[in-house]
Amino acid sequence: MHASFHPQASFDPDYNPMIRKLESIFTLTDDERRALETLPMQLAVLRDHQDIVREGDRPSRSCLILGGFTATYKITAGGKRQIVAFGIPGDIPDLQSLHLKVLDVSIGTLTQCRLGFITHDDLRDLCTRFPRIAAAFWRETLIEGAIFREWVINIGRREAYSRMAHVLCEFLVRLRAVGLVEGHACDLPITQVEFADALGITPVHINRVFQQMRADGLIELKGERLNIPDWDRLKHVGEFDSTYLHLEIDQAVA
Amino acid sequence: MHASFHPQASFDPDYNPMIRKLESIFTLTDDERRALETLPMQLAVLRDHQDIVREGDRPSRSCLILGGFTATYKITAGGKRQIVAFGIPGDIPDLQSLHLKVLDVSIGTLTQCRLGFITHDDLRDLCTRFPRIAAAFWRETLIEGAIFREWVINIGRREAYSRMAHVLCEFLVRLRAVGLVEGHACDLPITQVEFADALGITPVHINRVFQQMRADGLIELKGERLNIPDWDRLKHVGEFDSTYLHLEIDQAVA
DNA sequence: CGACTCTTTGAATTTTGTCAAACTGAGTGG
DNA sequence: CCACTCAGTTTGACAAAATTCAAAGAGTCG
Repeated sequence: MHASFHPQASFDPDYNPMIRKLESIFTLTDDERRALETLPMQLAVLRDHQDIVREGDRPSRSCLILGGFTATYKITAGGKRQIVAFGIPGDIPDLQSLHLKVLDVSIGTLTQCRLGFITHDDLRDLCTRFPRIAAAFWRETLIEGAIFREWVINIGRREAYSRMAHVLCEFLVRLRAVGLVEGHACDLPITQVEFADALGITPVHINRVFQQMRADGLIELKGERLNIPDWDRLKHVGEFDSTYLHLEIDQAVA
Repeated sequence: MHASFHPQASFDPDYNPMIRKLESIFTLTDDERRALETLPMQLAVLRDHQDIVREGDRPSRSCLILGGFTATYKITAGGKRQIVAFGIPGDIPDLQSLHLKVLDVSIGTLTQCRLGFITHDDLRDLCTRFPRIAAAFWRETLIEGAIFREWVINIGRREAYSRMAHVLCEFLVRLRAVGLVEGHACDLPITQVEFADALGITPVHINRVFQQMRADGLIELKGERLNIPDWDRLKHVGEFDSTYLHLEIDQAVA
């Protein structure tokens, strides 16, 4: 079972995408499940474009994204912003701070977000008691690393057009894994300026690329709604191969 | 064999940079030390420019770099190569394969390398018995991730000149942490073509950048020997701040 | 209707890429 | 010891991709 449309998932306050994600990797024991369900979590809702944590912070907790999208970014000395990762529901974008005291990036919301803050003490305790969960968390950060590598390749070696195609493919596949894609369409609440900051290009150029992709029938983008009429062609243009996302379930469309 | 201010370190067959690295983070207990010292490790020496593992492999062991330098890379569909990381002594460039079955990158030697292969079974056993070592390994992979993020920023948002300055700074600081820098000089057994593949630029352009940097007195580069006459200026040009490397010891020169 | 953010457009400029050839220095073998 | 090779570096002229600057349009919200 994969990737179906679960609108309720986004609204049910008890729905925990972290548990769902772990279950997709291995079957939880009753003890593990109970520990996860009772894991103390401080809920918060943030407006769009708010910082969650900032470079230089020494956080004592990490945040699980329950709903909404985040961006992990850094501002260069020259004042330019580079987004290095997008966070989607189920992600813990600052899990790294569990082992690295000082945060080397900032994380902010792109849309309104429902977040669950979990203290490092509780996370450490969980990892000590349940090594399989610890391994799964470690694995998550390794996949995050694989995505960073792919971004280096994307930005370093592909021109703007296929670079954009590649992130769109990645975004769609990741969203599908958490059930946020309907058919070949999904919400895309990311502005052209934000894409520019993520792809290392100029907003002006992003716009030109989008124009071209629309003209080529590669994407249908209106407002915050994205539709992919020809997935195989988009994959081909973006040279996209989902292996690096290390999804357990082989998605028919990935 | 070059590349070392501590010749004994490179030649002593018992010298293990992994133990040294762990000791720089916390004091090992006798049990931990013994386990590390007796960790079965298959030694190998590889010529320069040999693949150690390839994309798509499903390795059952990881390799510790005892001496020499490696490059982690991927070839795009268009046949271009992007290097996403340099491996230096003390690194385990494919530690990720402990938790991610299929390798999503290739790793090859840049120079002749002395490698120590450790089976995943032995590593898993070590991690289970010594949670602090497991945490330290996890931490290493998180720092690796931080370096990837920095590369995204470097390639995405800096022009060739400061981009090069930045990698040189990073390389020097990392080398210094393992005792491979003398004063402000180190071996730099990386060709211009390889730098091009790492920085996402053309070899021709790398050359122009080097020319300019030499003319500006920013670097002294002759053969495989690099000297930095003015560290502060190089750092400034590369907008380099070593925080993301998460070194425990604050290096005077970092 | 402003006020606002986000998108779109055009023209001139800069950075970087491409291609092709020459140069350099360290081996190698006659 | 001198060609010869070979990998790596350097150069120049030209082309392409992307940036910059500046301004105009579109959509939404109070």
